[in-house]
Amino acid sequence: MVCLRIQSLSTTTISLCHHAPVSSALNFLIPRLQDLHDHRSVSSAHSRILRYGKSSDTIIGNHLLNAYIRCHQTEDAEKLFDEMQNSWNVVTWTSLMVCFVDAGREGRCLSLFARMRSDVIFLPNSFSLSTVINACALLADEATGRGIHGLVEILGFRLDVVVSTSLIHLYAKLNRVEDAGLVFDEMTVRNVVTWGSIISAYTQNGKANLALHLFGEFLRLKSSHPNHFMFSSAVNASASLGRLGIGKCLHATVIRHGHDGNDVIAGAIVDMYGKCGCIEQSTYVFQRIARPSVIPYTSMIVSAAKYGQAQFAVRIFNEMIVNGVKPNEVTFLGVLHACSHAGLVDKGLQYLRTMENDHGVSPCSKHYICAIDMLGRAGRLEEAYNLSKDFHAADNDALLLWTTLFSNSRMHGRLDLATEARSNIMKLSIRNPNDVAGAYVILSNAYATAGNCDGAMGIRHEMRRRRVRKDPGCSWVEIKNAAYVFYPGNLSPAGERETEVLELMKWVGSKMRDMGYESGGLSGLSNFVDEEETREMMIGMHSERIALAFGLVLAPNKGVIIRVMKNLRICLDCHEAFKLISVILDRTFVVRDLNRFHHFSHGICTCRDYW
DNA sequence: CTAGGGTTAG
Repeated sequence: MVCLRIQSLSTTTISLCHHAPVSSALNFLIPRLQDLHDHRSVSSAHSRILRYGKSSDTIIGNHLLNAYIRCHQTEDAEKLFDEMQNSWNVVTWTSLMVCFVDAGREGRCLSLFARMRSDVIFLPNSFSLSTVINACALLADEATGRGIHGLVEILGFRLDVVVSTSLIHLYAKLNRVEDAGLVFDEMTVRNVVTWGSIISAYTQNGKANLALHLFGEFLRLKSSHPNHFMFSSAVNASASLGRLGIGKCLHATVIRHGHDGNDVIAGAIVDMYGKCGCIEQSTYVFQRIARPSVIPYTSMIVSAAKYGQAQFAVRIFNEMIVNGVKPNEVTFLGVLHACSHAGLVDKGLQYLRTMENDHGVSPCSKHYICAIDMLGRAGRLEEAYNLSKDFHAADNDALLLWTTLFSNSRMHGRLDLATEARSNIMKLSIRNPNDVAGAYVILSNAYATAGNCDGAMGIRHEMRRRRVRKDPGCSWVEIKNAAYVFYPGNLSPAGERETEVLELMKWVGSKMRDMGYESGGLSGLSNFVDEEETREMMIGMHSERIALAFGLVLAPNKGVIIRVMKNLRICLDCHEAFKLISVILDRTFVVRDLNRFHHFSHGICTCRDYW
């Protein structure tokens, strides 16, 4: 590497500028610099520039700097940057900031920006601002990010589309989706990237409904066509809502716009069909991806797992290994879930034990908890407890671990182990007041099903005292491209069809009783949320049942598969009821709960009652 | 000469 001596060269360069042959050689060199993509040719261009004595020229130096950055030569870039001290401008600084972000050293990007503000007092331009905002987003550094936002306002860059779009992205990554929305609302000029950013911001922060609403608004503007980024986010939104109608419509639009060859979109569509309960469609799209990356493979494995198709999941996993695609930690969670849902306990344990040596993915607490749940549900509780000693679970993970062990011990009548787990949960919930809602609900359910009303009331009182809130249980059903959300014991979303729905429920209820079904006889309280809700649940008004009944009223045609989505797990009682209803009415329906799919037909469910 | 969106789990 040639060493630069800028100071000694700078006085002689002026005379060289008027030297015709040298000048034309440089005119030839500058556009070339932009095309250089390998280290060797950049170095040789660098030495030629030195020979011409042009190294103190800011623009040429910046070209050279960016040529090094393009080749990921961070060290050379840093060295050149230092040597350019006398010819720095804001572009030089911004270029090195970008270099650090590309190299995954976002912290150094931030310190460089701070130095630029304090040492050399260059005013940042829109490029420096969007770069540093991007660094904050990657680091999820809220304090610095908000400071930069202030600077954007002070320096008058609020109207810059790229800067404001970066801010939307920043707030999305900070899970401050309201702030992202505020930035979006205040923008006067928006482009496709802006719309794509706000749509993914809402999708990634649990506001998929809003995301889809904005996608529709963008389409109505007809200012430009949605691109593959937007489609990926929109498909993702329909997936998380389980809105098959919208998802299908998006799939068709993706094909019409010629984006079906994009692997990221295809991966999102595989996931969407999987989450909407259409494993066949999911497989169809997956098999048409030429060279699937780890993400579509993982989506396919997870879809199969949720559908209880463990053999299929394992086949896809083997296929991906044969094709040289490296699985990641999510892939293994999918494989373990597949084994767990199908009761393939030993196969699952084998994956847990070999994943590190054979595939270089070390198991984390999520994998252990999944395996422990697998053992526990199969009744192998001693092994489950032993496995729990093999890793160190902290905070939230520890709570999840003991909650899993508690419900499994209780399910298999092991009160001794349940008591131990329970006391651990109580200890942990005192130390970690956040995220204890799930544990409280499980404890309360345990008391309620055991008929211990005082115990259940005590837990509920404790929840109120500590202001622990739990998302209300609800179910929704999509009929003719409209979604209807139902809460327990409330038929009003059915509107004018309310009476018909109630009549159907009563009629089906009497038929079920003729077949020997007793409402609440199994576990009518398992989805307990609050007192009011519990009362309604006791008379068999779980939200999934209302949603199903409403779906049956609105879509009486036997060929229509009713798809019910639920934000909690389906309870045993409803599971039994749905099997009977599929016989009584000779219908097929699919329930997506928190964990997996249940496909009811002819009195049986695809989960074979093991979930 | 320098800048901004997307997909898998929980």
